[in-house]
Amino acid sequence: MRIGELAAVAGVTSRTVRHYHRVGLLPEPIRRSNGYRQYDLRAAVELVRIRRLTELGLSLDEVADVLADDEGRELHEVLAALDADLERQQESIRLRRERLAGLLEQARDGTLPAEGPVSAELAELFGAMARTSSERPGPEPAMAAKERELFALLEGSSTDASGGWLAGLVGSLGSDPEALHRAYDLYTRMDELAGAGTDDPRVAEVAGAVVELMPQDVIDSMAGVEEFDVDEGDGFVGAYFADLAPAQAEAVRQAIRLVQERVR
Amino acid sequence: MRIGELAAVAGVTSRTVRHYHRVGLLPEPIRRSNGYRQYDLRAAVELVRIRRLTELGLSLDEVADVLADDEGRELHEVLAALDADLERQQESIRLRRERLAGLLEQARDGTLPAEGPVSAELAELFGAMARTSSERPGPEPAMAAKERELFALLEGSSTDASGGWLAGLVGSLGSDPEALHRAYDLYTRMDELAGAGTDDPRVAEVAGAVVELMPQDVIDSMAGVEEFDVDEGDGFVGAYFADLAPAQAEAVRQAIRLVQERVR
DNA sequence: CTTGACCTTGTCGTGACGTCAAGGTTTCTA
DNA sequence: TAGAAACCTTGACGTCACGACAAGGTCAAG
Repeated sequence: MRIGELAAVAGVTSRTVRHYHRVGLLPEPIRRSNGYRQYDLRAAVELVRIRRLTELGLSLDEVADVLADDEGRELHEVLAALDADLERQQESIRLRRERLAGLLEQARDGTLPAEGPVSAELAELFGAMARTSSERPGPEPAMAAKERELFALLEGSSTDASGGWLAGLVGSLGSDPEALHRAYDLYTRMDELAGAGTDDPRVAEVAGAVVELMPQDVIDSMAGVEEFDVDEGDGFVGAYFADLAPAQAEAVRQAIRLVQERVR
Repeated sequence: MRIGELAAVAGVTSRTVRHYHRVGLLPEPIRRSNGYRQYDLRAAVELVRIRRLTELGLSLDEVADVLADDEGRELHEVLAALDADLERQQESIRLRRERLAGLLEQARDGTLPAEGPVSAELAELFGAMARTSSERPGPEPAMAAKERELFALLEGSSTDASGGWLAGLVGSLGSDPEALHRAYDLYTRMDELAGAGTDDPRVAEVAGAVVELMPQDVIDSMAGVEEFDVDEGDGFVGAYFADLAPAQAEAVRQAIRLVQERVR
């Protein structure tokens, strides 16, 4: 047999057979005078055996191990390990499809937020925010959009923030239309701080109102907030404040300090 | 933020962020005077968005498409396509695990043949052959082992042989201990032909006995065997005959010719 | 004599990064 | 104040199982 026929018998390509030669999985056969490889039946038997193992999902290295060893025990172990691995893959795919199903449903409802695929709870809140905004006159405050981005970011990030209080805040805002209206009032007042100085009297007013809006249980769940350094200049926190106008940043800083005092 | 902190926020490595820069998925940020990349909040938002999509299983190209397009429809399509793909993967893994379960059971029974993982039917036949061999005096005929290799090869190959008659032959031999004993008589007689000439009178005798052993329905299922050229020198068939002693090959050739006449 | 179907070796590409290497910078600690 | 630890930079190679291509040589049929 020449390489093409051998490959056809085993249901692979010639390239695959040559690859097996290079990695030492299949021995190079003798050559005819013209340089063509000349295979015997033994080669076909070996190749089919290799193919059956790879079709199960074994890597070429694993196949080499199985074929090298005095088979009987090694094969069983490898198969068991492979099965365990496939089980993990199944589970991982199942979870992803579960998430996907939720997102696809949101897409059908038209409630899939532009911020990207987020959790169902966050999508619920974003939907409520869209409804709230449409019930109020004028365009949506820019601060509301920023808040959505921040929430989406925190939820997908591995900071401790996502631990507990974020979920609580999202839940209470998402389920309480009146609270959302009050939040939108605050977003509007925040927007108005855009051009103000950090010593503007409205800064402290807004900071106080923000804390007033937070339910007690959310504040309780923020234990550990005391270690939060609002004056950190360089890192993630600094980048967050740099994203705001000076007076807005100052208002947020003051609000956080108020929460820190409350928790203490 | 520097790259390490950005990466930590999103739960990826710095290398991943740099990779996204190179493929254009995330824009290169400004540099500090020392050459370090300096990220703002916007970058974190984008990176987390990218990560959420990749975690669902989208490729970086698909993520780029989703982020580039005026999102809302594209995303839905990509997610639906992804879900369909995951479903296919699930099915494929399910099938492989099903095969694996059979093999693992064989391994527990100790009936996993050394020829490698084969179908349950073939494993059954090989087990029956092992039992038959142990019931008879002397070592197993070499021809029996060759036949096993050939069956394993044909079953895993994409030749038309595996179409119908092989399964019939395997089934009838595997379920009929007496037939297997007759087959072992023939294997022994085949072995005895190893050093004989092609004109030995035993050649024709064995060929006739082989055909006698084949059930009529198996012969019936071999329609098309007429086109089989037993004198083909070079290909798979030639390699098969080359694997046998001359008189053995001649006996097989004559047996095939007898079947061809029967079918006609 | 050409056409087409084979064969040869060698090299690059795939996807999403991991892992050095060989340096420069910043920050913490003794 | 020195040095170590922990950052950062670019660049290049490795992963895995081949597919695709290049640039040829070989062989049988029309």
